[in-house]
Amino acid sequence: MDKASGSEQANIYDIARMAGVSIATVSRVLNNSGKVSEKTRRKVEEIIREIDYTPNAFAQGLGLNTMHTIGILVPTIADTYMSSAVSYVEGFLAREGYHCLLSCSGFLYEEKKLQTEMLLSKHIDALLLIGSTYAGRGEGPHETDYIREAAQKVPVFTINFNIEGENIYCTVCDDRSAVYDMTMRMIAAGREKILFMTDSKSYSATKKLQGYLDAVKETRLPGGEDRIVYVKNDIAFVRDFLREADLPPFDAVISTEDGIAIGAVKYAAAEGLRVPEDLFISGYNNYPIALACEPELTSIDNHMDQICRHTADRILARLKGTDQYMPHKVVAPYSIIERKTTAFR
Amino acid sequence: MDKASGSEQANIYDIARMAGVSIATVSRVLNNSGKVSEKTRRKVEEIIREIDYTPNAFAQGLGLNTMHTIGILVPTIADTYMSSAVSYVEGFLAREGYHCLLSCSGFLYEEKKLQTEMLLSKHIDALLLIGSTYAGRGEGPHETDYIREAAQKVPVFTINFNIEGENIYCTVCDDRSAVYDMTMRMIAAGREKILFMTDSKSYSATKKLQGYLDAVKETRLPGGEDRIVYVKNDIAFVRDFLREADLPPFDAVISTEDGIAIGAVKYAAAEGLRVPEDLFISGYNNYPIALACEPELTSIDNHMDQICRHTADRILARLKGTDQYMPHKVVAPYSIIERKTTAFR
DNA sequence: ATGAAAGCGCTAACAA
DNA sequence: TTGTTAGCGCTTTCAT
Repeated sequence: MDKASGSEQANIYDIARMAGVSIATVSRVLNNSGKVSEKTRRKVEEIIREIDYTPNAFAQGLGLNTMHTIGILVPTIADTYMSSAVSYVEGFLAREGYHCLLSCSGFLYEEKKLQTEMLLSKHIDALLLIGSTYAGRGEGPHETDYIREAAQKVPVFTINFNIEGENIYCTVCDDRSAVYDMTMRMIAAGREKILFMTDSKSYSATKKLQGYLDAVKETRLPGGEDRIVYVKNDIAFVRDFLREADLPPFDAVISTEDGIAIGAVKYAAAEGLRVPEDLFISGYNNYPIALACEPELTSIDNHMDQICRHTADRILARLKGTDQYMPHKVVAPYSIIERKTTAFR
Repeated sequence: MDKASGSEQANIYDIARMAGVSIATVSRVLNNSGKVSEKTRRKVEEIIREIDYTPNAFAQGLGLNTMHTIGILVPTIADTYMSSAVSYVEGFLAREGYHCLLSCSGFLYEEKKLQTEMLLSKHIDALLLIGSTYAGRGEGPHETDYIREAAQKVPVFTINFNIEGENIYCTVCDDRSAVYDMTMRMIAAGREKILFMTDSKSYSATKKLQGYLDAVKETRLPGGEDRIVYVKNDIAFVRDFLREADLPPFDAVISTEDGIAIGAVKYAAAEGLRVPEDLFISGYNNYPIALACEPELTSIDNHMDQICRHTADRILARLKGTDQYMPHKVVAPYSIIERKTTAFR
């Protein structure tokens, strides 16, 4: 029985033998490299098709020193933000022949570091980190040293946070300005007691808080410690929290997550408050749940498609060496999507 | 300058030389295989740590014929169902040292087939297909032949659909029974004019429809053609559709997606109908939006965690050869989660 | 245009 | 316990 039709996967030697040429020639037609006569090429291609030959990816990888894979690390993919980002990036990269090795690290330092190393050990061409959790807690550079170490082996790209380092390229959102704008619009619409709700002290959440603080300070409105509240990003939790917690009076809620904002909407419904008449509410990220909410939720859209298209372009440019100068950090635009939970002027 | 500290990645020969042993010994301590004296092992491990050596994954793959990667194909990861499934599966597999190569195919036949082949060409250890879109449209086996072909190279696993074939292992949900039960509960609660809404004719949607049909037929209730409606899975679309379409009167809506159900909730709000008094509504999948909805949505939960845990176990058993007998098809349990959009007895 | 042969970095069978 | 060596399947340089 011919090897080609046996259970073993055929290799380049089989093809060469069957076509009556050398493996070098087969390799040439496989990769469209070097000169091959039309006749020989056809002959080889026919055999390849006939026995449905596929080159061994590992051997190819060994020889070329790449398997055209990008490692993507997210805290969890079961989150609209991450899954939407991965969806876009994967699409753009696949189009150019790059595949994605996906890993979920959770939010713990040890695991983030470990998964980064696991990804690296698979000999990826580049590493993409999505989510500001990877920026650490602001306790110092040691928190992110493992990322800089990774950058010594492959180019590292980030979405939604910035970290300094050679061979690291970041795309961040202007979270501060987004929340600043949102706060200012609420103030312009007459709100004076604005609550800021968040579930995190991440790089991103910190910038959002800053936007809020800048706005209230600038307008000399109350917005101190007691109007900044930390909660779980859970609708029912937030609803109950707002009913039970001992908070100063408020006529607006700005939150760093749509889920938190919806909790506020539920709270309003439970308390018989009218939205937006009695209470303005805004979310962040403009997830599908913003539309499921009743009334529909005002939110901030970070244009994930653009961020990802841009990040993918940078990855590809870097890998193909077509990049001239690549800025370390790029800031993406945002939009405030006003719906029914606010009434701006 | 020593190669180990140069820019080139060190290899096993460098380690061997520096430790004064042979590459075989280094390989042994790397893989914990064969006998190595404690002293030698320590020496080698020290060098490895010192120069931060990582074995070349491609070479390792070539030798072992595996890189411990599982290919996962989904129509899109920007969908709660898929991202939640991938999240669970990835977690279970990573724990056992397997990584995930993720690909998004969309819903078109050509692309599904192409992406399957791309994944295969990366020499994955197993292929996992998630989503009943891969079951085809029931137009014949040719629609899924590419899956059976894939199964000739690697074991294929599926979630949420069944297809016959050697080396294919499926985990399906009992969608028919779930919808049958839901329908029966509505009927038991006095509803007699039930609308069935779906956005698909997939394997899964077809089974759901069957559950509805079985229930209305059994109870001799109206449930013919004119009460089966196809819509887009889009909240606003469904809301408007229900307001404008020429439908027979209905006092309940059963839908195959939470998004559709929420559209019905929005419709009720727009028409001034009380839910559940005037209209029962049920969704499917129990996504987070079911809780964002007002009133909170009754839905069917397919226990994705269990499905994925089980699928991951089967994949691992198959790859490690620890499987005795592996059933081709397994049916997963479901639960009806009653919330505020229905009032069962 | 084609072929011979030397890697790529690792595993594992076989010797010692 | 350790070392030698032959693959694994491909790419690519250098002859021809």
